[in-house]
Amino acid sequence: MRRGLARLLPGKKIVGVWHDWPKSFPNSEADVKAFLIGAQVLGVKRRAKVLLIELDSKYSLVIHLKMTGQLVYRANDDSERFGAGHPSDSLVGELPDKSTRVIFDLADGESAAKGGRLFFNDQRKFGWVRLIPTLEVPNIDFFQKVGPEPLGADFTPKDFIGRLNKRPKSNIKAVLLDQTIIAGVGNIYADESLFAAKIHPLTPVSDVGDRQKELLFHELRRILELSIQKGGSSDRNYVDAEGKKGSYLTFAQVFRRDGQPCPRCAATISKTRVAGRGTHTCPNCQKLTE
DNA sequence: CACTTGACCTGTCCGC
DNA sequence: TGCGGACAGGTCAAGT
Repeated sequence: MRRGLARLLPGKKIVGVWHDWPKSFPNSEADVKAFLIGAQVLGVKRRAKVLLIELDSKYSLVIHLKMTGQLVYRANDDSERFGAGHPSDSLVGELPDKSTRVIFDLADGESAAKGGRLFFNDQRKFGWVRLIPTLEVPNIDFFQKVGPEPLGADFTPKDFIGRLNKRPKSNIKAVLLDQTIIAGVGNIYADESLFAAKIHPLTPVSDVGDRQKELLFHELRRILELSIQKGGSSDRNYVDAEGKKGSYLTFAQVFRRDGQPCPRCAATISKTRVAGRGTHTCPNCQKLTE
């Protein structure tokens, strides 16, 4: 998502905004007028699952898509539309639709006619867009507590093991999902990485050996890299900035494959509930008692 | 404290 | 076909 937006947005100027649901965009109209309208996009960053669109007004648009959020750009001139609208790779048709919560009107820095609109769609209304002074972004509660980036160049197996070990009695899946331990791992990548490392999701962290934790570190990073390469995981709602689905789930080994044979041993993949989340495992490859 | 559950929302699917 | 309930990629607050 960040990469797509980073190709489309820098240099564009925000000339208007529409929003209906207050929780989707809680800022006041005064802030919008002072720090959003007329501002130009400098760049698009990401930390954990949060997107940051940096503006030249010293403010940033801070965005969390949660479960069903989408951020889709549509150029006013159809020639800039990159194939959005193809039924095979697009989940979104005409916009706005009934899930649209916020619309940003954008003008191109060079020629105003070449602008477009950025749609924030969110069926379940859990996600949000907030306008925050760029210098204060690192101080918001979430960023104060969130753990390191699993793909960070300076993130080592030793760091990973040390952070997991802060919750020795919890089950390993709950700890992987805890954003204060490691940033950015959600339900899909937790299940996939535990399967790859042959660890049962209910295993207490203290019962997982260091060798297995190190294997989990490498498998998690491999899976995240693969998913980025495949454009992410479109289970139901996720699309990229051009409205296209990601294809990672066609490579997933266990997620949403309950009832199907395990690709490693052909045992039937099962689905249970761990840490309050649907959890997919191979009962043969992932044994609880080591 | 650490850990679990409920809440936030809408839409879809499944069983009766 | 209608209806109730469970469930869905995430995070917080409130409960135990």
